[in-house]
Amino acid sequence: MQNQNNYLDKLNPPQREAVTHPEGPLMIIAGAGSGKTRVLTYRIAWLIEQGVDPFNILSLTFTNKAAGEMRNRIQQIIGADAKNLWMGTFHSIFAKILRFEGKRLGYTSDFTIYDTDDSKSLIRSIIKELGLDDKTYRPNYVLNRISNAKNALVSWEAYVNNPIYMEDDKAARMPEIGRLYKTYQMRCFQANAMDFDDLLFNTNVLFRDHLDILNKYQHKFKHVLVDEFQDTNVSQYLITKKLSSVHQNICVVGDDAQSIYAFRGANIQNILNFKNDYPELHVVKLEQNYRSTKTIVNAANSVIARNREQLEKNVFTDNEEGSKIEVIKAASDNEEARLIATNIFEAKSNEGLKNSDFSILYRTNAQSRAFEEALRKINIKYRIVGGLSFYQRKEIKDLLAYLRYTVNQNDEEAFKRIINLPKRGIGDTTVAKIVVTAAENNRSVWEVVSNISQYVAGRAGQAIDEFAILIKSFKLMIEEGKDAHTVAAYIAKTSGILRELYEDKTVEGLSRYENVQELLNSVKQFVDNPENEEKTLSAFLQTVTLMTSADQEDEDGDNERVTLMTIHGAKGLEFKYVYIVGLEENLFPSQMMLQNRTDLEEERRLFYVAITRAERKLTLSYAETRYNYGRLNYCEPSRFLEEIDKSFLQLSKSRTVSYDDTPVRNDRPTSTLSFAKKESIISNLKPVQKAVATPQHTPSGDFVASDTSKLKEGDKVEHPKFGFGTVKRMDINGTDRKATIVFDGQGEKTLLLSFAKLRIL
DNA sequence: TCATAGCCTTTTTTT
DNA sequence: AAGGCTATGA
Repeated sequence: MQNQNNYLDKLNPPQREAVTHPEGPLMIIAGAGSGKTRVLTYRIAWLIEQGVDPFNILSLTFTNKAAGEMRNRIQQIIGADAKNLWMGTFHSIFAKILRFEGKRLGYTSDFTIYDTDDSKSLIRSIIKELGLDDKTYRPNYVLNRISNAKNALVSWEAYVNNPIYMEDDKAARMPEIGRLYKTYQMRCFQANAMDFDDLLFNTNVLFRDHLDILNKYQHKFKHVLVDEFQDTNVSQYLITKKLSSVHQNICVVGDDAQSIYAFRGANIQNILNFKNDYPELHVVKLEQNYRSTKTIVNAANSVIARNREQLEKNVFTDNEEGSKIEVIKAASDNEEARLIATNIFEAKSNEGLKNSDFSILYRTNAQSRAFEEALRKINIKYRIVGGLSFYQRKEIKDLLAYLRYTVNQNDEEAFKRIINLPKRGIGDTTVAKIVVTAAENNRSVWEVVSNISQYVAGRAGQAIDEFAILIKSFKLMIEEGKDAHTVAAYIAKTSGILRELYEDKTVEGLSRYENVQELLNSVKQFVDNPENEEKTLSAFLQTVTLMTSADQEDEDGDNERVTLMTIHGAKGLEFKYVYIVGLEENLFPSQMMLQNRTDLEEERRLFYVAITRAERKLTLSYAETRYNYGRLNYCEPSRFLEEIDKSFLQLSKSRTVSYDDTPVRNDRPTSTLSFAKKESIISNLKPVQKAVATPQHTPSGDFVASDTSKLKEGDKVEHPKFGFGTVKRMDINGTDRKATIVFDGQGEKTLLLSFAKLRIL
């Protein structure tokens, strides 16, 4: 026991001040690399040492993995008690509370959590059912609008009664969004399902309308700690505020300069205005960076200095100067990948570094492909964090839908997914009939399905009856108290999913089969894990849906890999060498941001986050041409390269020249373009704003894009598929330019110019 | 009525 | 590159 406070010696004065702040509201402004996680960990350990019961501490983190790691570290200091801490993401903690208390709101404890795909699919069907045009009402947009409303705690009732929202929607020519919101909400409720936003929204409702419950948790949580506070939204903020209002022990940790989730409703004002809500607030600033070289810290500061809204702080470091930031200019996206792969290879052998010392960070998941190929070619092992995750694969979602439906027969999205899978001759028409029958008889869909003989006769009835029997047999297993793995394995086998995949002998089919086995394995692990108290299917499904991309464990435990991920995914991590790639206008900063926002502050913060991941060496790169949705675009270097203080940069000398990744094949007529000629084509490329296509024949004979902005009536063109033709008419429709072209022998076609592969003759 | 092939559109980041 | 939608065939 006499050693217990040793860890405090490792801290600098502000860190120690934060760790040992006794009571009352505390805000820790933690600059990048300032030891934030350490402070948070030690603070919790310190509180426990002061006699606070772990049961009474609520600590909200950004990913479940971060929570797990923190719990481990605390465990090393204070021992096994650490497992009693309430620690997790907002979504997982409050999902847990809603499972206990959801009855008050009319949900059972088995409620389903809809992921984004489920939500989108439901919105899509509602749009159709209400007879609206899904080109006007784009599901993504509608969902976003609803999500923003929920995150701001605006219920559908409040939404439709608010003239401002109504006017906005009318102005946007989507007056029915309120109705969509209402219908969506009712349907989720009927399905006994909550989407991600509902988990927070409903927690707020629970605490607002059921004071006894609020009271219970307010007294339970004597200390509330919130990590990554800059990324909380209004809904999350209010929850923490309410929970801590009795004891007033709220500790928030964050960095306004790293707020990068506004698109998801994160409200930077939470951190900027925190003081207003807590006049007694104690503020500690952690400004010394222990992670990066002076060059990196100063370059990052030079980027963020352009932002207006921020809390005053001065991030500095005592570390060495370090090498300059290398800037690589590549001719194409593939070349960018090759240059960086080579760069990593050389750094590894020259500096004696490991794969895990490197990370490649990009703005969009789609950019990973080129790097995967380039790394594979030179045998460097890598891992990809995020992207199309395991749990988003079709075969996995299919089996999960079976599991979900077995747990909750009101789950509409799961029902739609599995009713005809594997194919059992139940088509849309039959499903529609069931839904109508249910509505007419005032029954739930499941009641109709499970007693189908009373409603539908004949062959269709037969198929549905078999389906119902199947589901009933699954339900029976759950009622008998079988564990999640036993049930899941039985379902995989009996439903026919496994058999169908097994019979598919293609490479794809094989990997799908393995994926399903993999899922069953993870159910097994879940059941075997002594830390999980509940081993039911329902408990398993919950952890799966709320799993964050950072949570997925590295397969085969081989951690000697280069990490590839989006900048968002890199939050909280650090690497000796970091490559920030794709620094092109419209990509980073993203086109969407350029269109929708008047300022680029969030993109700039994202750049800041990326830069500050690097410990020793930072490399920036951009490509002059890039394939996007299968079309070649010419790119302009990102304004971020202009904005960063030039004195920290150094243009890479090692520029190789190659036009395209596709090697020129010798068995074809070789290109007449000399290397010098290619070089001059590349350097004379003009940047264009949008994807504009004009084909030329490349050495490999493919059509590539170039400029159709000058296309006019009467022009002769060539299309890879329709052949030769003449432009009959040009139309401009909003931002789209269309050309009506009469093709020789193919008749008239209207093509959208931003997509067409056209060559002007 | 259902299944399939091919056409058309999409366009960031994530709990 | 992928998923939704439509037209076509069984």
